[in-house]
Amino acid sequence: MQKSFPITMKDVAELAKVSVSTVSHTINKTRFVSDVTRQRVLRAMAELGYHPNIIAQSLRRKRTNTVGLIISDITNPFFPEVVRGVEKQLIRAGYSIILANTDDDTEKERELVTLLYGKRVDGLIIVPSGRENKHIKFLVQQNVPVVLLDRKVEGLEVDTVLVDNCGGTKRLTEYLISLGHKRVGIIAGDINISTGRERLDGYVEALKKYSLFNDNLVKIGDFSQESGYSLTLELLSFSPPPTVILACNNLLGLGAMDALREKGIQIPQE
Amino acid sequence: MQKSFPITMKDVAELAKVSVSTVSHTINKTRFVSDVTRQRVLRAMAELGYHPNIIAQSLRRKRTNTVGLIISDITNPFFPEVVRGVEKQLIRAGYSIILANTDDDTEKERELVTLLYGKRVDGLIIVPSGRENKHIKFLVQQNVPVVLLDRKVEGLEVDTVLVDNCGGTKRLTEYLISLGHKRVGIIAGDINISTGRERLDGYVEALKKYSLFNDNLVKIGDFSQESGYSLTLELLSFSPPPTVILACNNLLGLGAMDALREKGIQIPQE
DNA sequence: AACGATTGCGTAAACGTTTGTATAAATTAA
DNA sequence: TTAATTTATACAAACGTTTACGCAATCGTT
Repeated sequence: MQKSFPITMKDVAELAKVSVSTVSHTINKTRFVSDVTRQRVLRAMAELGYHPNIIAQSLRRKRTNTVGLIISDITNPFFPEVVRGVEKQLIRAGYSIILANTDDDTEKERELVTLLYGKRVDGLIIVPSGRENKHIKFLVQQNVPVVLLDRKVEGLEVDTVLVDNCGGTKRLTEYLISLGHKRVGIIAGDINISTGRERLDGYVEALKKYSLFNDNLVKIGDFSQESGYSLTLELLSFSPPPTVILACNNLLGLGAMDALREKGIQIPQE
Repeated sequence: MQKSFPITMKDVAELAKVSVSTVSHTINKTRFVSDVTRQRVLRAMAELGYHPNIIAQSLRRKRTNTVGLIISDITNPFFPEVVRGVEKQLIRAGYSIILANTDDDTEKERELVTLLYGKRVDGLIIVPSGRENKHIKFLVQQNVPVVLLDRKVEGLEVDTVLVDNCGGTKRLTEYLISLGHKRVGIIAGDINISTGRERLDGYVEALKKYSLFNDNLVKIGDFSQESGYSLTLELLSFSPPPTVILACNNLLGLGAMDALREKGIQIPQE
């Protein structure tokens, strides 16, 4: 017989003729409860259809079992995998995820961070959108565990998970050179973002090493598909055009492919 | 001067020499507060770096400004768009989103639903994973607003947002026939899911209309890429093979493309 | 039979807000 | 001058849990 609206421990306690503390303790196995009362409590819970109010729990326990996941845009094909991976691990550990997108807008990021701090998430995973870090420092100072993903923010002593942008791009570029390419073009992303800077740096380093560096083959934009498209057209209009184009992330890559397809150029370029 | 750990309204009240209720009222503009005290309160808040505890708010206000979004798998290219769209609207309205994936596992879905009910989300958006609906009925009965996405669950009187699976697939199939295709193959998804069923129905309807229906050209699996791959191989091994293959969702389509590429067949098929 | 130890549970205070009720001070009306 | 009204704030209860403390009943010991 479901009572009107959410059933509380009080309701259960009354039906089972025990105190609320006993209900709490039998649920959480946090102190001994005799068999008979435990049965009474369990029966009452079942009968009423009791579901604990996790908000109240969170307030009292001072933990929400929730973490924030702030990315730049779930629509960017790189992120679903990330989100899924994070979710898999966290759900196993009993956490829920509050997901939010910043579109690489630092202001949005700041707002989201304070919102999620207000919601007292137990931790925050962020793909930082810029070099700004006051809001992140604040979190650290409030003892909120923070993990930075994919990009690095300088002057910040927090865990950061990132791919080896610089080394990776450098090795890739050297590989392209070793294939015989003399004119390697690059379409780089936003160089205010560490990922963007480091990848570009890796590229430059490799080319300078073989004295193949050419300013005209470097195009800088942001990490969008449109950017990839237009920068690729620019590169192609240069003469002689590059023999290979390096796209600094997957969206840029897609944009580049659009442009190349339009020009009737075969795709097997990286 | 930041006090030890989270600053509460009490701290602000003490510094401003007013009561907590006054602090609350000045923050929420929920009753008149004289200019001078308001200034005092605001200054105290700023000085202490006060951030409201949204958990406590939620408990008291009985709303969390959070909605649950339960999808089957963010990694399925269909969903990022959906998630983004939902997020955009909801964040504008002041809500956060708790995201969770079910992998189309009804048991996981049930668990997530009760978890999120416990977290007292203000609403739940679900891409239902099966025909099971007891847990969803429960939500409705508890007055939790529920929206079903993309798929329908029978015997349920809740808002459902879905594409016109049946009509759409039927029209598409007719179009293919009009192009001259006589042997139209289909790789369908899980027909326990309304999307899957309805699309298959649309296909069957169209072919029967032109008396082109052929049992051997219908392959049923689930909505995964592997499924698309293997079913396509099966279709191709039939003789004569279909002249066109209809993939019932994007993952199946990708799998099909894998198979076709492997067989050296040109792609422009839908 | 009296006493300490143990067993099983209830009472009440917290967590940080919001909000109904109450109350001083200041103002107006008489 | 006093009563009635308004203005600005404080007090305290509630939201649904968890948990420190305490107390009665039972038990075993002498």
